[in-house]
Amino acid sequence: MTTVPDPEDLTARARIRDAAMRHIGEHGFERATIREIAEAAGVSLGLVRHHFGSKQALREACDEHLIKVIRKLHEEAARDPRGGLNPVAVMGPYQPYLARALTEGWAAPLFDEMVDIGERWIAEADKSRPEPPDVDARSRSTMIAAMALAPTVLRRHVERGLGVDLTSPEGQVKLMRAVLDIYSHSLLSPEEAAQARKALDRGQTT
Amino acid sequence: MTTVPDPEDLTARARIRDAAMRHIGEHGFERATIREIAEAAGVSLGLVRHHFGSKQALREACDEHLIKVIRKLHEEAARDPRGGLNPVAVMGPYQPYLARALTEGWAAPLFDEMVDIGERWIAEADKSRPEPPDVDARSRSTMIAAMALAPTVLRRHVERGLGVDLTSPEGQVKLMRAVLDIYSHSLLSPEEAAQARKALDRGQTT
DNA sequence: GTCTATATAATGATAGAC
DNA sequence: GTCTATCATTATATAGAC
Repeated sequence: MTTVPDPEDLTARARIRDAAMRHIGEHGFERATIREIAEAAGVSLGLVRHHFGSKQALREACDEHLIKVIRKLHEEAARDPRGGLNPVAVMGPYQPYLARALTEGWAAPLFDEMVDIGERWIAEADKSRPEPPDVDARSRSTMIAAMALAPTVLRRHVERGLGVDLTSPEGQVKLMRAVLDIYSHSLLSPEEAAQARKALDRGQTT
Repeated sequence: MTTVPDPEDLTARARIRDAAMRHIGEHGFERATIREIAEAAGVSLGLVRHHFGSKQALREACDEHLIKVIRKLHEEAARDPRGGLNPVAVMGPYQPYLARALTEGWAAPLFDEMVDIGERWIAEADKSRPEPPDVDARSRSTMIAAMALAPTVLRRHVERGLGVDLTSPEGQVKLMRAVLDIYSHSLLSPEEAAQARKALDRGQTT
């Protein structure tokens, strides 16, 4: 489990960065102020500037740290790819920041890395697939990555729908149960899918 | 198809509202300024205030309009539920605003309405399902709604992964093909799902 | 490394004329 | 209904002392 070190143990620089990730995760980059971040970290406004220079640079430092955390999680998950189906469970306190990074548009390398990993997994699975896939592995990996990240970026809505707190163990269990049920039951039969494909071929995009 | 009326034909109030939806969709609520919105609509800052009173109220007017548009689309899609699998194709120019509304946290009723609609559809499908579902229909509907909205809220990333513009007809076809393939092929076998469920029962949340 | 104080720019809100 | 001009606030960036 990803445990967060005691704030007292961290350098001021690390405390500021963690406070920034929390505040940006909660309020978004625009609404998060370096004043409040400084206060939450227990330092002055001037010290934030001393360490990071600007609000932009502070955000980039947060991004670098997020990537470092995710790389480590990816390596841990490499042995058990099913863990990757549930980024919510595994991202811990960095999950809100990840959601902001994805939706506010500065996390492209992160998303692409998830697609890379999934693509290899899918290419492997394709070898034992009876009929040839209709679309390339990268496109499917992209869609699966997007679907897997949906609970992260739409967390508030998913929590309301499931009636649980997704940061709680019970919430994560309920989420996983729902995901398992959906992933193990096709939403469309092969016949329905074939019919829909035909409609696409005829040029009906709706 | 949802065609946008010629801007010249609209009242100033409607032009301002449409410009606001475009700007908020593109930059987010915080970064969108009423000055730029006014300029895009071809009116003065004062007129925006005259019609809407405040930036908040302008956003609420945009929300109301979005709901109206979506209600209409829902009614059209009621006869063909498969269309609902692809909100990107159908939302047209309002899609970026919808994404902001969902991720910046003020579109709860909209999401819940999607869940409602899906829930009825799932409850119907459950009647002809061999084994009993592991989780309630609402939870599954919530997850499916979130997954269906993933291309909308993660549009930029999905476009990069698919290598297409999702607002283009070709982009929508490619998206639909990928979705159809995934929805008609279980990502997990019943055995894998059962195994994962057992792990959850044993208390392993990762 | 850490702080306080100040400068500057942007933006939402307001007032009032036409 | 529509405009221009102005106010007040807020937040980032900067300077400089300890």
